[in-house]
Amino acid sequence: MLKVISWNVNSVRARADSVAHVLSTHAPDLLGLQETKVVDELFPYEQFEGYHCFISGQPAYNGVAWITKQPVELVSDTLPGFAEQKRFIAVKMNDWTFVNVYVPNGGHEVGGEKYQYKLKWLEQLYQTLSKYDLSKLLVCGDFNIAPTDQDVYDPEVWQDCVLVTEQERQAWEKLKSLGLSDVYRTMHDDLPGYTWWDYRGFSFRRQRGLRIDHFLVSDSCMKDIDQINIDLETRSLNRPSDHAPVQVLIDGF
Amino acid sequence: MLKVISWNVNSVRARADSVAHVLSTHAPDLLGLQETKVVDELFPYEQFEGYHCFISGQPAYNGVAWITKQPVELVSDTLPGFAEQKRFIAVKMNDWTFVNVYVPNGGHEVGGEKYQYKLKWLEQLYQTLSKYDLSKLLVCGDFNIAPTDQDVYDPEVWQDCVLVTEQERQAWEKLKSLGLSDVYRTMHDDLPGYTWWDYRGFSFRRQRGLRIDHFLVSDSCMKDIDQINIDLETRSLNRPSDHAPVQVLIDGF
DNA sequence: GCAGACGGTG
DNA sequence: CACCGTCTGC
Repeated sequence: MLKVISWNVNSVRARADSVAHVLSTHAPDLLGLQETKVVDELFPYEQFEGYHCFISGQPAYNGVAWITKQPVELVSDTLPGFAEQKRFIAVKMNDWTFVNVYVPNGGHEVGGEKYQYKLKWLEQLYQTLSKYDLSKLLVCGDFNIAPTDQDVYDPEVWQDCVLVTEQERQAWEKLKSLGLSDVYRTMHDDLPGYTWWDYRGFSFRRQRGLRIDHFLVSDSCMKDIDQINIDLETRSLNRPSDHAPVQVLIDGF
Repeated sequence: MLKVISWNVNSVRARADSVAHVLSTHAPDLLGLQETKVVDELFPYEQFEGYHCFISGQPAYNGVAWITKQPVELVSDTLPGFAEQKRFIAVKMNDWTFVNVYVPNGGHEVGGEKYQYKLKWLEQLYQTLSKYDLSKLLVCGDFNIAPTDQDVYDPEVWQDCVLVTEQERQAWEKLKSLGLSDVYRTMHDDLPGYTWWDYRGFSFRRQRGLRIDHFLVSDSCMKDIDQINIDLETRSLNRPSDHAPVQVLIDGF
């Protein structure tokens, strides 16, 4: 049994208590972090004693990391052609490839510069993943895409906004067309599964969220997924990240 | 028995945990705060439930407050002629006047503009106190003056620096000449009694401090002072103020 | 609403 | 070293 967690931590340094809580309550085999918001020289290794840290950081923004119980092999710490923003890290373990992504948010205006960057980034992600061994692949992270209106607390409010547009959803579907399954939606066709709640306006308390943090796994491996859980407790702690950790349990490791 | 604490809190909002610790361990009758660093509209009253708050704040810098168990009468929330910087608040209770001051730091250059402002401010403090009932007067706060070399961890390093110059020490002596006693030095002629340690260079751990936070009381009331303590524990907490609280116990209230 | 960066103060 | 306000990003 393998336990993998994906979590947009929104600053790994500002989240020391939450990190300790996640490690002590879940003790994951792999922990994929997004938005670490720290340069590599200042990465807080002391928060991850007993774990191996594979990091890809930059000043102030973005930054991803794989925290692992076992040593793993680093495959790549950047997305080819997009090295200036640290949003991608891939490692290998037991013939599996574990990819952790922080997809660009896309800015505010649909069609704007940041929106275009996001779409190009997703296209490059598709190209890059297509060259991996697609039979034993796990891709997790903050995709900044709510795949359908079921993943949005109020689709009318979000109509035509970045995170839910048709072009972003098509990019998501294109990733799945590589032979990857949306783990949460495959296992729960009846639940919203929100993973992110805006800090403003008591969004968490009111459960006004979006499902934008995802696990994709090779279609043929879906049968090995034991469960997927959204850790609402960590989102409810003091000074939380705006995202909840998402956890999958995989049989046969 | 009356318990009075004086504490340069170095931002009352950033010190919520320390404030809670001080209130729960000491439960003072009066708590004089300096460097609250908050405008009155944003004062965190919720940190002082069950207490009365008399505040005199401004944006970003300075700011003083009296936190009291019993309701008291506000005498003045500014030093006459120096209202632009909130460094003075005086209240009355049972015929006693309780004055809480945050004396200007004085800048870096002896003789500079900020140094002159400090000396003028101290002269105005002398004039103002001289009009109060000097027979039942307590003045506490951050005076930013180390009265003698006994109050300095390394007098040679501090030679001719702001906080220890002859002019500042004369201003201190002039205040005492109103008929006020330096409570700590009167009760402890054998201890340094440091109350402030620079954040830099592990000054607290190495006990490289200065005694600049003081209690002055009417000479005739010194006999009623039961004890004076410097709360080193609060200075040793996480994310502390650079000053320790100083506490006096007064008989006969 | 909460992050980090920056420039100013002590 | 650790506050503040201001700015920017999500």
